[in-house]
Amino acid sequence: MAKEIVDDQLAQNQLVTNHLVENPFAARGHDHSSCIVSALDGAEKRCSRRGERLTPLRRRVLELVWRGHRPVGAYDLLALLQDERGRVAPPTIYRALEFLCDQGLVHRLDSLQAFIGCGHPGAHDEAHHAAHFLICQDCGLAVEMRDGQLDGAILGLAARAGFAIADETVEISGLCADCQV
Amino acid sequence: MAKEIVDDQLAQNQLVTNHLVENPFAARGHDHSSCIVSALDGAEKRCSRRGERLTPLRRRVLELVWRGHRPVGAYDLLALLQDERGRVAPPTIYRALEFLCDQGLVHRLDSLQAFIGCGHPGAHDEAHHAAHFLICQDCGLAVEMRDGQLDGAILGLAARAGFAIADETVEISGLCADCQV
DNA sequence: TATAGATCTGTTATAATATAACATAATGAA
DNA sequence: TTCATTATGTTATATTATAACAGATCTATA
Ligand SMILES: [Zn+2]
Ligand SMILES: [Zn+2]
Ligand SMILES: [Zn+2]
Ligand SMILES: [Zn+2]
Repeated sequence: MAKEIVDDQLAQNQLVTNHLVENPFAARGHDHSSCIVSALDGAEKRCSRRGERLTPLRRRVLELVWRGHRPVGAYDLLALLQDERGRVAPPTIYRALEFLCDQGLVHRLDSLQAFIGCGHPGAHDEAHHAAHFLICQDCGLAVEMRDGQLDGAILGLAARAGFAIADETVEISGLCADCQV
Repeated sequence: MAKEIVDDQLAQNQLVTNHLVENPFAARGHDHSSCIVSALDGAEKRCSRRGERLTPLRRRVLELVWRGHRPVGAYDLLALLQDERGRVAPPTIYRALEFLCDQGLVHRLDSLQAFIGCGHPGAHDEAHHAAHFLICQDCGLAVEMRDGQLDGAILGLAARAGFAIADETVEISGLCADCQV
């Protein structure tokens, strides 16, 4: 990836889904700027409530992550940041991403080695709502799911194995409804 | 990682679990050599049935992957192969791993960027049994689960979203029963 | 407000994982 | 055997991520 994907991200904002909707694949053409605003707004509140500092750099990286509902690579973000600030080194972006992930504002998609804004921070604070994704291999959209049956199945099998869950990576890739022949 | 983990792998074979057992975390102290034998044996059969060539290199890489029930990094495998063959370059190991993954004999754990032998090749040929793992962050054992409820939950949520599944990454990390205080 | 400790950011270098591209060798079918 | 295909060797490089340390900024409290 690199420049093409960055450019692609530029174009996606208005064709994309709303994170407030249960199935974003079904909600194209939404006003994505409201997604960004509410994500940044929520992030401010969440950080201040937790006594953490959403510095201008971190805020800007979060904003860049939220340019669309597609996962973004760390080096794509780096390129975007370099466009506005000149030389920026990898640790700058990785530290910001680490902070944002720690705060539950961003998730890393291990299957793509890429990052995406959390569709519902705060939900992860509750009993057991880990981040579970559907990822379209054609249009690239990634949707964070909340599914009680899935949560229950995972809790159940862990319980039967006596296993204490710390982290969950659940990433289902395939074709979204719109991208199937 | 690197040398330490390679050495660690050397020691693990006799403390490890049997992939024929439903919950391998509960079956330590098994005779791991039988795991290796049956994995290689099954691989030969599977490849010949599919008209694929399990060459000496591929077979040896599979054997190295099966040294234990812990995920192994590509560069750890490379080091092991170099010990026996002198200079070996990364593409050698990556090509063998790609073949083994394509044949369903090995899985890549995205959350660890590491590889592990498939506990039940053939099961993935059936209707819908993707590879789902429990991974202990303390002892490092990774266990491939088969859970109908989990399969069902994933199929159900995909169906409701009209999503056509191509790949599943399901890796649950935490502490196995033996490693909890 | 001054100052010290803590946290954040900048900077350089490098580690760890993975692939592209092309040359040579082994295999298998005709 | 001969040719086409597949597998392996080899060199170089891409991609993702972190270590280590210096300098700047913020915060608390004297
Ligand atoms: Zn989330
Ligand atoms: Zn799609
Ligand atoms: Zn498997
Ligand atoms: Zn354990």
